[in-house]
Amino acid sequence: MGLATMKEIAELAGVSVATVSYVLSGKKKVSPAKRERVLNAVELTNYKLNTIAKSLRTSKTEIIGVLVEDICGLPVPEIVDGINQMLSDSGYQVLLNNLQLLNKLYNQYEQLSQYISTINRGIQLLEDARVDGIIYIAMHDRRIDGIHQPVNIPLVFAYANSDDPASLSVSYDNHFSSYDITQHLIQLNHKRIALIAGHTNSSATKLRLSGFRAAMNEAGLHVPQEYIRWGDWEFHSGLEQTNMLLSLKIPPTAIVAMNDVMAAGCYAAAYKRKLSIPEDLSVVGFDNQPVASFLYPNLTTVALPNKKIGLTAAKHLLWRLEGREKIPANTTLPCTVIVRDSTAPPK
Amino acid sequence: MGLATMKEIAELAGVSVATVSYVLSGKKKVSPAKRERVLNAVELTNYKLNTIAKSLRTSKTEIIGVLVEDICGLPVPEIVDGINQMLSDSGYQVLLNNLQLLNKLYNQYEQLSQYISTINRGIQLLEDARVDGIIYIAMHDRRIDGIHQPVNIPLVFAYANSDDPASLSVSYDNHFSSYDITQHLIQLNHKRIALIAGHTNSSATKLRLSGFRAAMNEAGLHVPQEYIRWGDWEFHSGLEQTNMLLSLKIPPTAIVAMNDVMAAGCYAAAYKRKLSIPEDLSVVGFDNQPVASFLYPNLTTVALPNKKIGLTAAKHLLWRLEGREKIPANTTLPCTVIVRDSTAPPK
DNA sequence: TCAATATAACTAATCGATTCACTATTTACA
DNA sequence: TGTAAATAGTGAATCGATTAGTTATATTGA
Repeated sequence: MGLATMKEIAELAGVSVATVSYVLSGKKKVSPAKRERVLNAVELTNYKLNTIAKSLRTSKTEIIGVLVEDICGLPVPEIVDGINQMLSDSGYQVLLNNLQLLNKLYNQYEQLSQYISTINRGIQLLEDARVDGIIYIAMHDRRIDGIHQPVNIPLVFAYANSDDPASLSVSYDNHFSSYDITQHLIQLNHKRIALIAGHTNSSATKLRLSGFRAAMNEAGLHVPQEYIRWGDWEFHSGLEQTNMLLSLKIPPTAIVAMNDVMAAGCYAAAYKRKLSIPEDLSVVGFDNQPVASFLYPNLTTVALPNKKIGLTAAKHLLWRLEGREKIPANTTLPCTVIVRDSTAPPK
Repeated sequence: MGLATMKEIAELAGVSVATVSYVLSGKKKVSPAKRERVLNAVELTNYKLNTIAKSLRTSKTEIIGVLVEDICGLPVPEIVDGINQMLSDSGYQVLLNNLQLLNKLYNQYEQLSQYISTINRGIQLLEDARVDGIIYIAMHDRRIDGIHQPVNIPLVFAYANSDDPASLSVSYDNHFSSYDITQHLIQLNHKRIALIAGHTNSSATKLRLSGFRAAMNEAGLHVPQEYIRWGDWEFHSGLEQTNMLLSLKIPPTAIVAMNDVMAAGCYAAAYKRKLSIPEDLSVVGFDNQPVASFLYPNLTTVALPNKKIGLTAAKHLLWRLEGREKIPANTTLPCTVIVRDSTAPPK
């Protein structure tokens, strides 16, 4: 024996099902007397609206599908948090689909077609569940061409780059955050600033590189070719490339690492050579991962607006569902430089 | 104009809706001829079963609600990952509800009733969505008495302690993992081993303390009272308590920190005093957070079976849904000691 | 060959809401 | 006071599947 139904409430209150529905939805005026009786019956039986039946009738589920490349990717939980907050405030729920791509297709651009079809399968699954809208969270800002646009279900991309003006995407500003943190070092009077980059073909790498170059150019500072080192986002590349830099005839006085993990590698290299941070070497990172505040001295870095990306993506999706016309197609949110203890003027 | 319906497929294939349903579900035998015609029609119209209508009829949604205290809590994404993997393999989807408790009720045991009612609201929301089952993920192993058991919807607890034999819970073994990592130090021939504990009233703290004591007792090693330091799980308490320990007349040669973050604090304190890890001081942590492999030298720690907790919780829930009788009520999974470079024999 | 049985397919009730079209009642106004 | 307009309430169709109960057809064995 299941829960009470609207029919039972109607009988108990001595009204029609229609009236019960109108009381509960508030879509039509009902006299105070009958309204009272209905609400009493609801109270008495602990009645709960059957959302499934409602969905069937209205063909709206009030559920948003969230497709993530990997829930264990670092920025992802915060983005999901933002999405969840915005949506639940509007009465929507989140159906989560995790593709678990972290150890599978990570950075394997050659397997692009396999990657795209995995995503499309995920979208299909959410479509089958009849979600009202979909948010797709990429871990890195990738191209998303070739992704199947579901019919009648709006799709918003978080953390992905799309050139398609018809689709909505929300990301953050790689170029200017890199510009800003480089500026921070320049203002401290550093002249010899080196860079440890991420994967060559990542678009984050390209934009962070251009931001770095822009700041250096603007300050009239030369960047010797050997000051640009190529890493792979991982700890060991940070360590190795810092070793290279510190072995140069004229070593840099500051290093910009393109993420906090490689910056942790810088710390290890400096520690081995008995160099003090920031006295002998200033180091900055990117991403403001937890590790940044557990390194000693605490790492100066760039905080990404992850939660805000989630909030914004959800907001734009809700706007689209409401049929709003003017929605910015490609939103780029600013980042914040977090100054901690790993930077100081050069000796 | 929406998607095709079963009725349309039936007309197109020249059969009844019932036959279409039987072909698609495979619940009754259908002659090859008609089956073929149905499948062709499905192909042609790109028909997709309406799961909402199915749910209304069968009163099963094939959706599991996952209620999390905070998706941004460190072990949470991995647990969700495990749950999602197990469930999607069985054709279930995950409806996520994030309570965002991280900065609200964290460790405020005095606000217990508020905490419980927040959880109950979350459970209510999932009930309203007509989920087939619920998994509740606590961030720390808390008591869960007073949580509303939904009628007819099985509920499994991940990472929580329940004495109620009727409810299922899946957690990990705090006592023995602490015992094991203490043993690791003992085997390296350490005699003077100190402990930096977490919050006094946390049950994780109590169990990890008892495991530590058990190992020390068994080895006949005395633990002076000043070797047991009380922290609060955060970086600074690790730093401060290590300072206390290293200022003692007879300082320890090894420190067990009850989490990796406090262990990072130990590193900072050692670094300040120009002590080398592991030559001058061995340090171990708990939880195997990412920071453990970014500290230099890499931290020896205890890896929690987070993903497995998720997999197991989901498996037990599925068993319950299948009506299986024998399901272990309180499962405690073992942890693994990860030996890295922060431990060595004392000088 | 014919009744008995097995198989294939169909008809229609059902799940629990929403909402259009309609009736009954009240209110407004000339 | 009488008619038009506004308001409150109801009946019943509908959303798109599942499945019990029934009928039509094919198969079997005596």
